[in-house]
Amino acid sequence: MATEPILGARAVRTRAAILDAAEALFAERGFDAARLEDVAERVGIRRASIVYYFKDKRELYDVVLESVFSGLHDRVAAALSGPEPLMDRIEAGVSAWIDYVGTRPSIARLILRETANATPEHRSAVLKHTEPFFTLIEREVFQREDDLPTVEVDPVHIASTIAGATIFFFAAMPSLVPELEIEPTSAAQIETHKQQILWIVRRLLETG
Amino acid sequence: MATEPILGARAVRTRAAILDAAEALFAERGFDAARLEDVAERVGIRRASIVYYFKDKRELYDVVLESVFSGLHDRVAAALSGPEPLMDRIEAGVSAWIDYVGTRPSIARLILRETANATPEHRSAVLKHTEPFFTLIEREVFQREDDLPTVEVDPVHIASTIAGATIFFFAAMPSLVPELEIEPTSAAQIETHKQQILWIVRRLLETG
DNA sequence: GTCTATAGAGAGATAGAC
DNA sequence: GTCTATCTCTCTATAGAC
Repeated sequence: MATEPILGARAVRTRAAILDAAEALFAERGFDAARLEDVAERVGIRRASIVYYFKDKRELYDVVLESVFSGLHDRVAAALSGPEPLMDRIEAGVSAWIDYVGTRPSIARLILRETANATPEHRSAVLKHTEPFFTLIEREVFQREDDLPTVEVDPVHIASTIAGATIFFFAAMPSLVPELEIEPTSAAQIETHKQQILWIVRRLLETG
Repeated sequence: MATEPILGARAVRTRAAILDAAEALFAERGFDAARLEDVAERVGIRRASIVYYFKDKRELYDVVLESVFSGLHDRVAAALSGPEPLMDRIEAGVSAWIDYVGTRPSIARLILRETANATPEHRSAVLKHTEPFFTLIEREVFQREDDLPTVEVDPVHIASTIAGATIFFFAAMPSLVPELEIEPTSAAQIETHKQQILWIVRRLLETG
């Protein structure tokens, strides 16, 4: 941070283009299989030029993750932090989650890959980005006890189910069932998925 | 197949050990990051010896996938094919699915990685293993119309939700929420997950 | 069957010109 | 800022001894 170069208008655009291309390629192929050669090609520059902006491949990847997860966190946080009753805020949070994943196709895959890589040993990489969500939920859901419903089901299980179902639907189903022509970015399909998940959420959190 | 060597008892054991080690390593690190060096080390042989059993890395990987998916398919098929009423068979199928994924930790990760890799272009790798499931469901659920309930929700969505939630719970949650000490192979936790998912399935398929 | 030794390809990192 | 050229490392694949 301290010694980063000040970038001109063109450089800012190049940097953004590199991040876009890298996000797409890391999502499509994973960290190892994605080649900097291909990132450069999509941007229209040479591989060596990437290092002017990012020290190495790993740093590029980390910045991609950073941008993906921070955009997500901000939206979910906004939805959960309002003054509304708990159930409304939860539904808004789930909606925000689904909208975000549905609109930005690479995210689902990146998360899929990141979670597949997470191990008890190298926990740092993913946890850095997922922990803020648990902090957020802890603060906005469990700490604001005033309207907390007495739910019997395990909240972690609920979160896991919602997260898993959404990611899987957008990342895996399109290629797993090509004949259904699932188009993750289609507004109609995002809406359908959202309604189904929200329905499940209501059922799961229903008291009595 | 035609020119495969006849293996002695020791060789059969070595081959099985290679497959086990490879399954674990491919699951933990993915195809590219998993090194044959490490596979060999776990087995207690040298890297070059692996080629006596498997032509190259890719073939080894394919055989691993083969064994993982075929074991799964057989169990789900057995559960779905009985003479019982549809809902019972569906519940049995879901149970079989969860038991299988819960008992064999590498599977969830392998599926996670495979689905992340699936693209409309290179569809072959995964579809080869997932298509039999759709055929199976088509035959055992939709073709046996006699007791088919009039469900309003999209069956693909249901399948996606169940699959995604299960895989995510077993593959991702343990490392994402280490403080919860989720132990995928714990019989009690498998059972808990199963009950939650079955509950969701019943709700989703409830008529009226 | 399993080994040692080596070849060969791929891809990231680095130096320095422009 | 972006390029060309090169270095180096890693890991797979192959050849052939035992």
